[in-house]
Amino acid sequence: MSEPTAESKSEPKQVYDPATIEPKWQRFWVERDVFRTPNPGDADFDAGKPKFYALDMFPYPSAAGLHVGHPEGYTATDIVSRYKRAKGFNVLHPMGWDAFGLPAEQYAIQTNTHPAKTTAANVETFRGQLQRLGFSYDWNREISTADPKYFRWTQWIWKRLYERGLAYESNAPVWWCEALGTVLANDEVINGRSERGDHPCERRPLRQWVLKITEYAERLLNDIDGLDWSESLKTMQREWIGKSEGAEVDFDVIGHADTKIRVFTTRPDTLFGASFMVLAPEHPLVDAITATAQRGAVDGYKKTAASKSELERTDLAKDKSGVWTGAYAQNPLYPEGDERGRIPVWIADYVIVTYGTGAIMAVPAGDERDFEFAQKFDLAIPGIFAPATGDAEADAKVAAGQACCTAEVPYAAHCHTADGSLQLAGLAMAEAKRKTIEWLVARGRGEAKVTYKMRDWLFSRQRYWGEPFPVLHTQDGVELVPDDQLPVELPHMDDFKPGGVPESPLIRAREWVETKDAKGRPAQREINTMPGAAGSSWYFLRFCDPHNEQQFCSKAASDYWLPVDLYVGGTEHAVGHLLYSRFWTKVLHDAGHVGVVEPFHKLYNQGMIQAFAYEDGRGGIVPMKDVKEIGDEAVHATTGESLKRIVTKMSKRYGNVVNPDEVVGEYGADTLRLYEMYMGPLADSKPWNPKDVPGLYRFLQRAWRLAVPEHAENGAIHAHLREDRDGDPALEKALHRTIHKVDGDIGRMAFNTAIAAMMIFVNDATKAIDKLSRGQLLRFAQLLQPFAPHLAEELWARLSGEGLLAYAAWPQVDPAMLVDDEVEIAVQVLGKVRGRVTVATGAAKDEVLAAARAAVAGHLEGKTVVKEIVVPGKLVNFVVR
RNA sequence: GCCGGAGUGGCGGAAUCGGCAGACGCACGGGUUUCAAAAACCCGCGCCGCAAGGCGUGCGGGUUCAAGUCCCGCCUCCGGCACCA
Repeated sequence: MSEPTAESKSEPKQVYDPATIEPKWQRFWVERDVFRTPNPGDADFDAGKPKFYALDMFPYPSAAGLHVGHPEGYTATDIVSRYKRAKGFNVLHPMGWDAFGLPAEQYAIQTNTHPAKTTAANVETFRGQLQRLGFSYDWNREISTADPKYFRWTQWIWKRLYERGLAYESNAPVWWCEALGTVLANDEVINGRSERGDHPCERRPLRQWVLKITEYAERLLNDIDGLDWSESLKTMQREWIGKSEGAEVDFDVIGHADTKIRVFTTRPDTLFGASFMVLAPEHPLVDAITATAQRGAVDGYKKTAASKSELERTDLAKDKSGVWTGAYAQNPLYPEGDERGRIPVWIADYVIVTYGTGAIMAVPAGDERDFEFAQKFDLAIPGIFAPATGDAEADAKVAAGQACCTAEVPYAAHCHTADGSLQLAGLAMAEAKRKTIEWLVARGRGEAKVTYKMRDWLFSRQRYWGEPFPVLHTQDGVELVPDDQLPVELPHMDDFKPGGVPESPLIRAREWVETKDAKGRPAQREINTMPGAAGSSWYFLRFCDPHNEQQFCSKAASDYWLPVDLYVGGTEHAVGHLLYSRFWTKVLHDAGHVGVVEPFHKLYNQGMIQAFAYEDGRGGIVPMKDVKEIGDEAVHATTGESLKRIVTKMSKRYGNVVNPDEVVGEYGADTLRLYEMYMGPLADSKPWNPKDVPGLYRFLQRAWRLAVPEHAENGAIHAHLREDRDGDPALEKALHRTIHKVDGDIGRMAFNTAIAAMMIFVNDATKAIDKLSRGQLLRFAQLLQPFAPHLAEELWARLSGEGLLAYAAWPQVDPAMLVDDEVEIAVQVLGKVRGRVTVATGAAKDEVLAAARAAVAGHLEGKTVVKEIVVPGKLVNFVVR
């Protein structure tokens, strides 16, 4: 680099220079604790203000540092936080670290660096990066889930779950990889092979901790209705919970006295059409009922099913498979000896052992899957419906059992029991279901039943870097570590390598594992650790009272701050994290520790920031280092082949990852914040376009020059801004309009259009710069503050605004300033704009029409006006003949 | 397959309740300034057409004085779920 020239040396101060402004204010905000938020009970707490809790999904502090996706949501909540502060709210806007997790442990295995050490270093990086973006977090409330002062309470909450019967041990299958000698998480296994190294993996049962989230299924489902979340997200949660209402029905197995098979069905009304039964291959009764002649086939099928991964078994368009057990079951609706009631029992892998009772009654006439199965294996398909849709051919097919019908149609006349105690013909579906269940209940053959797809939450991992369970195993069973001995900390270990057994590496920390219980008896510590979602299931509570050493969070603090008023994050947590957090909140509520039953009132999902990539003729993506961009065209740097631009995920492989630090280095944090908000609606996915970034920088420069002339000495502001005087009335109007627009846009999270409105104001003000007053510019700085806080605070200071802009009140809108004296009205003839007229606001209809007629006289000539439509203040439409 | 969401200039997007399609930004073109360049500023910029005018919000229909917006039928893309009885 050459020495700076004399010219560039004397340049500085007067040009907008984020590199000096931004660090200055960042230091100021941190050193003076500008964004510290007092809690109820603190000396400087103002109980007169309403509260607002704006929360980001806290990040996992990865070694890669922040990517441009993080600041998108963070900027949105920061804008709302700064806005709400200016509007007179007590704002809780915290940040912390989801610090337990696999990558740190992997890194530890590779480099022998303790996860605590790498995590601490990554946190430093993340905090620094976030502070360089000017977010108004209250850093006094910073928390880390891996901090013993934090996970002490994660353990404490877990104990409360245990005490309430919501935590239990179970033998659940885990992915075990022989070649790697370790247990893998679900997402590390692809098609039954390890992601790393592509080694075969198998499911092995292992003792695990499980949380009984299913006990809360109904409440988790019902309370979705009151949440201010997107419909699509609510739908995802509802479908995940997957409630089904129906009945369980008992079938006797013919020739096996005392053996009943219980099935679950949502269509008890189709019981007359049950022509076979299917058990999951793993169903416990399979062995007992299998006939000798079928034993070989059944065992073979079971073996094949067991070796298939869940993915293979539930594979899409795959053919149905199954084998007959040789047994028959008795349909309870038909008398013994009636051929229609004697149905074969099959096993097939399309029935899942963990759902319902793991057994179904197959009604091919009313269920597509059963129909397909019946056709493939040539099983009876008795018709049970008598549809009258008007399509005679289709109706006849359904009646004859040649087609499957899942819609609500009339039942066939023969759908009745021999003694007439149950008759379905003429009933609506709901009624038929009810009557059938009644009939079954009266005879002890079944009952109404509600089933959920959601399963209990597998709550342990065979890993080192997670929260230890506060649990001891003694000869008498499980014993909890007393509250006053929490936290149970991790032992120090130097070697995290998997030990070749399907257990956590903690098993090798002998001195830690072998301990004594409260009575001095030998005990072993639990070696499973908690999953990543443990700490994140309650962090929003800890933020309310982060330093409390007596409680996880005082009731007073959570009563004041909860629920979270605005929660912003990605859709990837649509079911996992959000469901777990709702579950823990409800449990803590039931235990009397938290007032609310739902933690997150309004939730907003930001879209993904994508990137451009270039595709060659064969549809392969060419890494950016091999792409040469010439104007609008792009070619392969070596072959010269012309390439097609596409939008895709940012990926290291494609070399199209944008590093926020580089953007900050070149244009400053305010430009980055503005650009990310200006790209498009927050909820949409949209591509990062480096060419667009300077546009936002230019906007900030223009805003800067409203105060500081381009060639000023020592950055002195315009002379006419040094004193107070009345601002230009036209600019005053424009300003009020802008405030009004920004107000509304922040309210609906439409930050892109709010910025557009401010751009319009800056353009207007630039054109009339000599008429701009100090008061007007101060108010504009307030408007800009949530979006570009550094520049706004600097402008405020240079214009000698009172106190700190961060504490200043939001500017007022005078409704009178939003109305004009005159409006321009479009004049249409037959719906096409043919002219325009300017009339006084609120002008009489006749007056408007007269002016409009005159404006389009040429188009009306020789025509008859048959209708006149006047939309006040907007348009006039003449319908002519 | 099922359930969501979306499709608007060369690009990102705007149009909040059925009322002037294309705000704002980028790119591009022209100009001012400059020895020159950058920066900055001004003007232009949906498509066809010299113009008058016509066409235009994925495609095809419909409702309406008026449709990007509402209704019916398709197509494409993105996200989620996926044999859940």
